[in-house]
Amino acid sequence: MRIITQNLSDCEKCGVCKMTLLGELETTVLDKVMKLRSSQYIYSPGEYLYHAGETPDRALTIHKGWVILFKDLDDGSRQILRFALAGDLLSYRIGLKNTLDHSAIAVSDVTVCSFPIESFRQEKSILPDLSFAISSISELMTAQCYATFTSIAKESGEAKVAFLLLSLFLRESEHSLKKKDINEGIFFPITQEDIADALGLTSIHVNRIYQGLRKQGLIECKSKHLRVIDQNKLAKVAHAKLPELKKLMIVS
Amino acid sequence: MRIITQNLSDCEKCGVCKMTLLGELETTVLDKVMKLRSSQYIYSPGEYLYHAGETPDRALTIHKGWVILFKDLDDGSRQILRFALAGDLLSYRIGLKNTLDHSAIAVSDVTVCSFPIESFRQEKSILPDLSFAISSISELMTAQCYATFTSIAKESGEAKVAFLLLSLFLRESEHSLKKKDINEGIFFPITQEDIADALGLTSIHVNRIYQGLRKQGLIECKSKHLRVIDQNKLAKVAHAKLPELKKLMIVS
DNA sequence: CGGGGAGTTGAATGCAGTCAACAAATGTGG
DNA sequence: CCACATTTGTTGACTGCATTCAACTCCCCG
Repeated sequence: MRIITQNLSDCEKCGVCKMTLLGELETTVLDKVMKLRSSQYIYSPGEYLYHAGETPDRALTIHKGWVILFKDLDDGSRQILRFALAGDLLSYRIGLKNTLDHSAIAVSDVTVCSFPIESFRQEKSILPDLSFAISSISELMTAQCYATFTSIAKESGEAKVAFLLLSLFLRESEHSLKKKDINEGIFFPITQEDIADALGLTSIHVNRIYQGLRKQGLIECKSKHLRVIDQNKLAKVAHAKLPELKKLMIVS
Repeated sequence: MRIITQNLSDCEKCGVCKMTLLGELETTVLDKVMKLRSSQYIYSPGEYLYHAGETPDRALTIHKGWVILFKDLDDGSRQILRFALAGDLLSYRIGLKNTLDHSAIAVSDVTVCSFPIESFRQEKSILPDLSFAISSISELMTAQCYATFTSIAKESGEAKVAFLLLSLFLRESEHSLKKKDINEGIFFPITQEDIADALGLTSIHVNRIYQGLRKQGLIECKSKHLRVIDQNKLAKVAHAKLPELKKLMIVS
């Protein structure tokens, strides 16, 4: 892990935050929030951003890369709660229970922006707007969480995998500015075992489902690379409606 | 459905809100919030509190009774997202997407307190505190949601059912003031099919799991009544730790 | 007393897990 | 730059949990 406190990449030009989580803040408020950023951190694959049980004193937004949020279970396995992508907000913990109940690990090279939580509370002028924004982010997280668990509870393995792959594809491709690039596929540093740990399947079964999806001509996947050939067909396999899924997964 | 706008039950004496969701607000703020309550609604079993697609203009807190939040799925079945009990906050929707993505139906006689959302925004003096409180409620909801879907994803049918029954038992028994009453069991207006719809099982299989739990001497259930005979043993079957589960399910 | 929802039982089917072995890809140190 | 170790992906055979379908009972409520 490497910390950068000087020559931070320029918030105005970055646009990652604007495109995603804090997008609904007014520009004036957003500027003030951005000025609260204290530093950036850089992580390599396998490094932890934080561990379960810690008390966070800073909020993190992902500038670049993929992060897995997960819980270790008693039987030695892990449950993946969420794949966090560029723009996502992590470890903010406003409420009572200010110890984290899960851990976060980088699965690619990751850069995050750090904001001291205390500065949020002190900067009174932005507090109402910011807390509203965070409320609505929390709402979106809850809605995504319910959608995920509906898929996990009710669907077949194939539908679950299709749902997750399509969700990740839509979220990641939002950051590819050129539309034609999306047809070439996205950066996808997630193993079949990660997918299994997220959906409660075995990696062996995920593998067989991947093969099925490939044979149907729905996806292509080389190493750390995913291409969705037909979004609509994949949505059908996932028993989801593409427009609704986009609305849920993409903030803009 | 019946609306009451006069002679509302006394907030000061009620304590339901204090025990649960809005408990962390300072007393002065809580008083102001309570004064914003415009009316109470009374529902009978089977009546809808709201339908998916509606745009809510009021937040609801449950004063008494059980409510099921669910989504209708394309295949005609439904996914239950949450069982809402006394003290829970419903349909608040602060953020962008102000149409509701799920429906709510009463499964017992239900009384709810209604707060015009607009009044939350106008009452500037309480706004930051309130939206922070709502954020932390959302955080708790998300944490509960993750715990639920971990159970659904990773556990056997028996563990899932045990986890859900114990969670509901803990939450409901929080409102029974006398401890000895809890040993007699709780009011439990939930059918086996409801449990099945919440966990993604068939009601037939839930029935067989119930029988197993009864034979092990863990639970007793007559009509609309549930008694948990040994919380610790049931927690073990659920692969959960009782203290942690209590922390997650009970705010106080 | 009769109807309908909720709960119960049995038998047959099938999806996903388990175990074991192997192949391919990736990364590391000499 | 090659050799080796480790991780990731792939295949096959067997097992078992949960579903499906159908019939039936019980209980509550009007």
